[in-house]
Amino acid sequence: MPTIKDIAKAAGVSPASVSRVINDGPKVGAKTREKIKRIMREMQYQPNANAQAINMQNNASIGIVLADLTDPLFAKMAHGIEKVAAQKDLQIFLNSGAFDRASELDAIEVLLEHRYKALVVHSAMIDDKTLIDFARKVPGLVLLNRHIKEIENRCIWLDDKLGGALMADHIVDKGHKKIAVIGVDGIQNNTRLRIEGMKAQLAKYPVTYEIEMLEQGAATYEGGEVAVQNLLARGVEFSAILAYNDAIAVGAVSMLKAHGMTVPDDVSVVGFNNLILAQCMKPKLTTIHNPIEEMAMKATELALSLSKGNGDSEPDYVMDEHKYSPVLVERQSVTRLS
Amino acid sequence: MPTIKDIAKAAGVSPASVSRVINDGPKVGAKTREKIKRIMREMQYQPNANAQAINMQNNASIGIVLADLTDPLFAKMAHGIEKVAAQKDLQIFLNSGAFDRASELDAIEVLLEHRYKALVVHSAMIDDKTLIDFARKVPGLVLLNRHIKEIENRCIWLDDKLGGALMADHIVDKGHKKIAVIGVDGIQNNTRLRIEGMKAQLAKYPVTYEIEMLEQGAATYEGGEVAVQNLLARGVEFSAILAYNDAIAVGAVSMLKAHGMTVPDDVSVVGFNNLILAQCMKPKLTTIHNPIEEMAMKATELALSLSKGNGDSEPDYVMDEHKYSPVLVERQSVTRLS
DNA sequence: TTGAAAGCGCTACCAT
DNA sequence: ATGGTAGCGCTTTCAA
Repeated sequence: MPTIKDIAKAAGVSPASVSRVINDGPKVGAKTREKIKRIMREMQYQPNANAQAINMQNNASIGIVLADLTDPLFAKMAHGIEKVAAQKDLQIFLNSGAFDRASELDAIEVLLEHRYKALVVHSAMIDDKTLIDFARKVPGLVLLNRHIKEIENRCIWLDDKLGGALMADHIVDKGHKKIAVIGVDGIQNNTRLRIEGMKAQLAKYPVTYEIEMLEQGAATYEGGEVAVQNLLARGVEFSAILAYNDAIAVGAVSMLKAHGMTVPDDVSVVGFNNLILAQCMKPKLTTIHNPIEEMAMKATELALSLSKGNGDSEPDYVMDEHKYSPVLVERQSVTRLS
Repeated sequence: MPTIKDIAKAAGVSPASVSRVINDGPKVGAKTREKIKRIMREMQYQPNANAQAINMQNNASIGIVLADLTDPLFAKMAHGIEKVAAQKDLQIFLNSGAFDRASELDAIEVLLEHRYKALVVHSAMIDDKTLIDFARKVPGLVLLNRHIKEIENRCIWLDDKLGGALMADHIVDKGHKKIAVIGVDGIQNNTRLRIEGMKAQLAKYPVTYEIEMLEQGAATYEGGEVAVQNLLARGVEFSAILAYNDAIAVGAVSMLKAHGMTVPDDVSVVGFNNLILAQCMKPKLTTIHNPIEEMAMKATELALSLSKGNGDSEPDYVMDEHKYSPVLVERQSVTRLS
């Protein structure tokens, strides 16, 4: 693998000139430039990005940490990030963290060791404090899909309370009074926030509502099945289910059918995220749209612009640009109760 | 950001000793080692991976190129690669190529410039010749989900002909004679291979079958809808649809319903890949299981072991370990014709 | 066990 | 417009 010196020698010029050509720098004569270019091509020269990085004291690409790639929601994040990277002609380096704390930490560390300056991290398992430390240390680090009060100017997150309120409002509008919620636990407590939002919203109505909370581990199709199974086993009464995400909702629908109940006639179901799955379902799923792709794009832009600064002064910010709002998408899985 | 020199100075030792500690090398006294470690911690030392890489002449992590992250099938690849990386305690760097030739090429180049030695690339848009050149130049490069004859010992692929045969066999077993195929075009021609497989299989039966091929761009839910729309508009007769993937199959089912036909009573549908989607569907989708995750794991191991060698001699290989077989998964979307 | 010093491939400053 | 060269942060002989 030829180095800059080899090229220089072969072209009869100095390494400095070759470097200039590589970086499209000025101060190189036209013929010299052409000659060097030709030789580089002939010798299949490939710059060593590591050597470049060590000199430039930084790494221009964008570093990304994603908690899990197999979740389509997260895949959407990756896509959003890619979009702005492509448009700015930057590369992204993605390090995924298999959904456990240690590997998420590892992923961040490795990116830092490679001196990536702009970092978009979607962490599901790392605690607030650790992330705050990271954020303070690394000016170009932005947290995606997470809200930490102390560094909220470095976060891009979804308004989960509003999401909960939206769900509650819709279901109450339709005349439901007995509501079951399928959530998931996790460090982020999205579920708790959504339930807060629901309760706050419900409190505005004159009637009393029963919210039956069912914690449940997996945010998956199977998780939805199990949750409904449990609800039924416990003899809980409900006419509507508010699910943590679309996959759970679909699993719930399936298990309800298995028990001879149809959706929405016997039970109404609302999902969350509005993934493609929600549209494919029968019945089409009423759900809450999650603008995660926009959020990812915003986070990337933020990380990029923050990484340019020196990190001395935290930038001003308007919360509205950091907190994104979910939107209700009404389809066919909720019925009106007479 | 402290360097190795800063640590050395603070600890009153030479940079060499610090380096030894960093790399868990021998020849360092116990107390010296402890002291250096303490200082590193105190000063929050973080090794510069770029500097390390430039010395070691290589990059230990695994480089990955994926054509598209938003397709769940590809997300599964990423997951498989991750699994073996984690188990070997290696990092992965993923560069995704937005499904166009230029950015796929770019992704590979960048990884090479960073001197990654083990490369798993899933390219959908780059031509054979270019990939062959890459493979010859980079000993640790492995092609995932692609078969190029000239370098098949460097490829991990699915037996598409067998996939087609499986589909055909099943549908014929069930008494169908008029078959519509929804494919997608692309550089890889999976579709063509599958159709070859179908025809070869069909030829073994005494009856004549009609295969109606419908090319179609998008391998998505919407693509499936459009394809069925077109089939119907063209007045094609069919009792079964063989789809390129599960998403298309689901879209097809939806559009059939929209035209008042039910699956499987009026039309049978077979998908491909066996993603979670196939199980969530009503009716549950009969499909072809694609062992992509195993394939990804295998590809990663191969890349890793190849990158260890000097590249002088192409390793022996047994084709069976490179060509993976799809498997029919019978569910509820195919009916028996009387 | 430790340290001095020569690179790794490249950039950028200072001369020419 | 060009070349010489001193680093960038680290690893790795080779001596001590």
